Amino acid sequence: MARPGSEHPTKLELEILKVLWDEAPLPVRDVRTRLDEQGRTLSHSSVITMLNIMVDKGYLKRKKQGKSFFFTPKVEEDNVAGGIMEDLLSRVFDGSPSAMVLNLIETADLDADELNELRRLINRKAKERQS
Amino acid sequence: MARPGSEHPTKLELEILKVLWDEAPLPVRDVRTRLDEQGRTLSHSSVITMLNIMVDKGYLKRKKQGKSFFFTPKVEEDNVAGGIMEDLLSRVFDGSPSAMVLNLIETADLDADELNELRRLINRKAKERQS
DNA sequence: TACGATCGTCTAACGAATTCGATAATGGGA
DNA sequence: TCCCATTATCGAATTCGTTAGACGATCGTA
Repeated sequence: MARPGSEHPTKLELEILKVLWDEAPLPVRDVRTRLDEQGRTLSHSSVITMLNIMVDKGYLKRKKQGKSFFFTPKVEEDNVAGGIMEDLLSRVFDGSPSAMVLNLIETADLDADELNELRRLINRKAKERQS
Repeated sequence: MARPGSEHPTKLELEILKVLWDEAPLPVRDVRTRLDEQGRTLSHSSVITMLNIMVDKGYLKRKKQGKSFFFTPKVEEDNVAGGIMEDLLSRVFDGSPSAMVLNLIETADLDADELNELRRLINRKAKERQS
């Protein structure tokens, strides 16, 4: 009778994943420092708790290295982002990619350079599809 | 010491908003039926609870009509979707729209038609930008 | 070896999200 | 008018996400 757990990393989990995608393996202390630098100040034990939860969920693996544990991502950035995008695509835009992109274009008010960049991406993909 | 409330509609709230964006105003009973039809079976009181929460949050307004309340969205679909997209853009893709679109293209494995559709959107926007 | 610094486990706590039953109000028909 | 069906209110239960304190283990060093 309650809320089912999210199938994607939560907000905080994602912040931690980003730290570790950028550099891993890292010990708790370093993860904490990174989070702190980007404005996410947590107690040491909070960071450990989160990291252990994330190991349980399969997002990270940890290995004893000397005195302490070092954490490394077990999931890839593109896959995680893709999962979130897929979810949004279906839940918010009823599975219509163009509705999603249109919304992005309007919402983020892309400039000419960014539009060109998008065009390039699409052309590249289109060419790739033919092969 | 707890999780801050989401600034966007939650999963269930979004499902309800979609029902009402499609047709409004609707009484509780009808909202419930719609949800049921799309596989979201809830008790009558659960639906009322959610609707009232959403009124509190400012997502909906309600008006007495005869015997019962009728609910209508107070927020627009594009705005809500845009807010979610903005949030994702910054949190997942570090503010890079092309990274987001690239991920979408790869994840959803768009076909030629869909790619053309995207191209058209982009061209339209590019032209619009010049004026 | 005893102490302090470092690191980890366990557990508690709280708000948010979700779900619904018990209960009350209300309006229409027999 | 009185009862029933419909509707709304209230409060409680449960899980998730997040935060962190108390306490224990460990290791190097004075």
